[in-house]
Amino acid sequence: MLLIMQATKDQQASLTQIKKRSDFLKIQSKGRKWVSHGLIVQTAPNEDDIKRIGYTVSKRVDKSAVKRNRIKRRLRAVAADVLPTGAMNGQDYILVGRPASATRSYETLCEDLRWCLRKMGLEAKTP
RNA sequence: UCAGAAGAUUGGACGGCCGCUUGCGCUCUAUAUUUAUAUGGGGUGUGAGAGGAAAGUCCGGGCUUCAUGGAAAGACGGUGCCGGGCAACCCCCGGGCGGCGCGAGUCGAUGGACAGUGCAACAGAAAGUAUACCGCCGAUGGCUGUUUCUCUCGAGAAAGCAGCACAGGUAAGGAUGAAAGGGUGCGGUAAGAGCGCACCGCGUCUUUGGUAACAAAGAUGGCACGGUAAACCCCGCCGGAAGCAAGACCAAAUAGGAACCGCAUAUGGGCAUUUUCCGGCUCGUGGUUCGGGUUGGUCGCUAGAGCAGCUCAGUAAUGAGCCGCGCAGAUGAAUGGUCGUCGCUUCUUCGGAAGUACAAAACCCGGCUUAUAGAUUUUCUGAUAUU
RNA sequence: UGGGGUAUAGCCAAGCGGUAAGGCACCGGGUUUUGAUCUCGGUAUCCCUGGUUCGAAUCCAGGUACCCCAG
Repeated sequence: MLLIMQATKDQQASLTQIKKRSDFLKIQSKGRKWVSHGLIVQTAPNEDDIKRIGYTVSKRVDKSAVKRNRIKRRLRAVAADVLPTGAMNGQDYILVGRPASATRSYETLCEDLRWCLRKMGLEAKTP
């Protein structure tokens, strides 16, 4: 158990964040999208052999800044648990929040993300 | 006990696992060299890490830039009872006046309507220098008739009565309306009327109390002076504009341009907005076409009109003094994710179940406004019961 | 983050203190054998809550929703 945690932490270092608005727009227009109850995943391949990740929670999801921040933090926790071991390298991932992201239980939210990745054929085989 | 009024405080607690930002210490590593420091990247230990409204962005300041200092007037915008507080304020405290409430209290953009202009639909006789109309009266004058008297029997004169509504008097009444040019009562009159009187209201003057707003008392006038300024406006006071994505620095890259035309060439032009005056700075300027650039980092960035306690002054807002504290600084944006136990509230079939507010810093302060589950607490008012 | 704007019937909208115009759509009646056309009528919490005023869609204050601009 402890070894797995250690590996996870090393993998998380390879996750870099998408920060520029132009990158978000490029991925949204050229990439692929899969929708689940808890969240939406948008992906596009990149040149380097790393995983990049971004989060989008717009004002349309919820008016309250408190609830939007909570959704964003939950997505960040889910991504930190699932993506390092469960997704392929060389891809950009954007997680888009939905109203249900705040109320859905943590386990089902993780399952939603894995289901989206599996449907798009980007699931990495866990060793 | 019930029903209220005005404040004040607080805004769940503990633990396991996994994380984030940042200050400091230790340590590893890369680069630069003045071989011990600087900068960058990691590891580890330890400390700190959302609010009463952080919100709305409605006011007032600090700070920064606009090269730029002062004075006057105008425009535009804001503000408006009096006194005090504050760095300042559309803020706060106390008081006056008016509305509401049995009361504790509460609400009020609360200067000026003899500086001027405007507005009041519909209804109503009339909506503002009141009186045209209906109505009432017709005392007085006029006309007509009648009675009495005189008489030259034609008529005349005087007084009384009746009528007409011609001159005129009047504003009590006239269904309205938010508002009708003082109100109620008595007298008075031809009918009436502040025409007279009493009380109330209003204006003016004086005195007293109060720093003042204003209040009270007395005298006097005889009603003259209606409403609306969150209509224009007048008067007093205040205000240059834009905002930390302000702005400063570093690195990289690019450019320090070209052509044509017009004006001006220093007694001139420009320097934010309307004009003028004084002072200061700067030197070519305007248009069209072609060409080039529009990234990253650091600082600004948190010690400030700061917070807590005590004493003194003050009705209070607040001020003064003493003592203590060190308290977020992110930038696709940290301050958490998840699991468990316990509080609190409601429901309960007594096993439990559901809920646990509003709302998250973004340069920083002082206010205002709006949202807010619940909990604790102080003072006061009214009603009922008991003593 | 800062700056600015709009809200009137299902839709497009006029109105600037005194009865909420108009068009399209919808509903009902008439005309027609029936339908279209035509014709008559109906349909409004003036975004919400207070205030000023005799009276507010309009003036003032606070709030809500939506939209635009700078970068």
